[in-house]
Amino acid sequence: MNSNEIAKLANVSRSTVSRVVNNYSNVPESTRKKVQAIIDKYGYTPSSSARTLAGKSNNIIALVIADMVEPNRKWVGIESPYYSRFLAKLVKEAKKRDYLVLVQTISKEEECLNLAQHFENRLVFGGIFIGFKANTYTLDELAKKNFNAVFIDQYDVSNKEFEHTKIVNCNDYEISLKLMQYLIDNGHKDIAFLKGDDRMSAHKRYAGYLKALEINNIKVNQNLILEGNFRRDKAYELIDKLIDNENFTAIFASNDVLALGAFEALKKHNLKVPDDVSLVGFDNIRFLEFSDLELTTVNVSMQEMAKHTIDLLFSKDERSRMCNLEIIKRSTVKKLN
Amino acid sequence: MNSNEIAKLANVSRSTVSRVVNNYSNVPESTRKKVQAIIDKYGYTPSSSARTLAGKSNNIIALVIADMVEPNRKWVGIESPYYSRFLAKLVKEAKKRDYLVLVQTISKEEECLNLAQHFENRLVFGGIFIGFKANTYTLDELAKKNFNAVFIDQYDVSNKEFEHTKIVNCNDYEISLKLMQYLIDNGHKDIAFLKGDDRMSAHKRYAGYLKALEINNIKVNQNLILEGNFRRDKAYELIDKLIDNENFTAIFASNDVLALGAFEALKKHNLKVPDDVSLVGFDNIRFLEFSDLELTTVNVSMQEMAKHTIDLLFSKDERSRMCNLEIIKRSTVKKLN
DNA sequence: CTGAAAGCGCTTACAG
DNA sequence: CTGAAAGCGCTTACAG
Repeated sequence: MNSNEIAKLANVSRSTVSRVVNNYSNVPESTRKKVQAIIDKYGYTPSSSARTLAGKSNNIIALVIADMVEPNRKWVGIESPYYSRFLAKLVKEAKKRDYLVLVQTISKEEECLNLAQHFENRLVFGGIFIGFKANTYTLDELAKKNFNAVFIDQYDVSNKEFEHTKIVNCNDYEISLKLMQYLIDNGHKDIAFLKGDDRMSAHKRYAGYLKALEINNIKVNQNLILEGNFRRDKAYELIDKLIDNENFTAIFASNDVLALGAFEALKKHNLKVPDDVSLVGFDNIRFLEFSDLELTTVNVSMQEMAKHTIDLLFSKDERSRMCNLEIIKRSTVKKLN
Repeated sequence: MNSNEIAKLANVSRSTVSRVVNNYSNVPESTRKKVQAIIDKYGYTPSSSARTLAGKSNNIIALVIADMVEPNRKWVGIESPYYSRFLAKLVKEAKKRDYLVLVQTISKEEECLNLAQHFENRLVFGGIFIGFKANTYTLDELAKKNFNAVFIDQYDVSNKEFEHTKIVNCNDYEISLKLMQYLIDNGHKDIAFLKGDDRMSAHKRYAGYLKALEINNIKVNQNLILEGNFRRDKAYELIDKLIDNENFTAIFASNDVLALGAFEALKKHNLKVPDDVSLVGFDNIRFLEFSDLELTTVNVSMQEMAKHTIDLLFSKDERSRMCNLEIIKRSTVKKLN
């Protein structure tokens, strides 16, 4: 069943069928109804390749996830509980608009270059980029090309170089500051920090940590700042060592996976959370429920993030959205006297 | 850059360009080289919508995941650690063949019907279906239509009704039998069974349980057979009750999430695994590493499953593939004297 | 081995 | 408000 057949059955031209399908305004209600009835009756859906060829886009959105090979780094790419949850919500939001979601992973920087053709050919209506490190050259090149694309946690809104790209960010800096203040208000001063990697949100979390110390006149102890790199085994190892060499009453982990690694190390030394050491994380990953840890952490609503992303992708004039993070207080922070 | 421009630059017709792009045999090496050089130089990629309209398919594969709303059932659809891992491997395998993967979730049975258009319009080259319950009517209808589709854990190869559909299954029955035999060989007789839901693999796991009892002349105790429905909270509740009412030395959980729920219930009653109760699961989900449980379970290689699936999708004559499951012995089974 | 031409199923100025 | 016609960029019988 194609537009020609529908046209004949409805006694109109293909042009009119097209106008009805595309909801153009210049077709009278009576005609619209007549044509729509036939369309519904025969279950006609226009061929997307024909539409695409004739100037529209496929009803497809691409989600592009960084999946660089990193030695010993697990929980990366689609398998990361973080991105798979985002994908799930994205598919739901896209469905509401009758769009499909295509998933692509990028394991080498050069692969970003192949993506351009899909925009140029209008295979996809738009793209969403997530998980890339700061200053990924090929991605930056793509971002400058002005395709319809949303970049998550990648560029600062104030960055002039990318002022035409669409941006979704979270208030990582502010919430990190707030979480630190919460620890400090509970009497903690010697707070170890497990750093993330070279992603914008990780940098912002670290900046929040430093700022909080500054505001509260706490001297930075470089020995308490650890390069966890979002790796659980690394966090385990670093905290294991730290216990022998430094005094600290709390650990601020840049994400929950790090927090879980730290927790293991504390366990090994028979240190209780929060009785001996307080612990906070970031992300509120869902499988915290499988661990023994009632972790105080920061929640990102993936639902909200997905909605912002899709809204932005379909918007003509909006340029950026901000997701609100939220501290989830559970039971891993102890008040010191 | 389109085929016309390439044709002019290479001094051939568009037909020839097309033949080169599609690797047709009837073009002499010299011509091929000349044309390919121009293609490479200008970075030409044919428009997929044009190709599709002219009779080919888009280089897109759809992964269709059941995501039915089930009260209190978490870890479902894309968010399930099982499916997201499969998706990750699938994307990798598809990439090797220069195909893209589209993800769609089905939350109502009727939605299956909308899928047909994407096959008919050749928006997708093929589809992969996973996670559906047995006897999903709309899915069965789709399966009978002979689109290029692979069904995972959905139809029995011997089922005449679906003899033209492509099928990927696992040897759940055999491995369940083997896992039971392992428990029995370790002296266990009173083995509680946490059932899954109405999916084929769940049925096969249960059948293996029953068969093992029969072979070993162990009388079935209906009180030990529990409707866990793949839900962690349910498993917790059922085992919690069972402890008060029945004697058992081992629990066979139809999947790891159930096993984790059972583990919680045992903990509550101060029962140690495996000292007091042995426990086995199924799936080898990756976040077992975040729990305290060194669970003996069954591993499905998602890599292998993805490879079988893609191979089958591209095959003209093969009809089915079988994935080999493997028991991972860790430390949750105790030998009884 | 190769090109001219028809056709895939839409959309969209254009003319009325 | 509506239709005839051109055009999107390919593929593929067909003819040579």
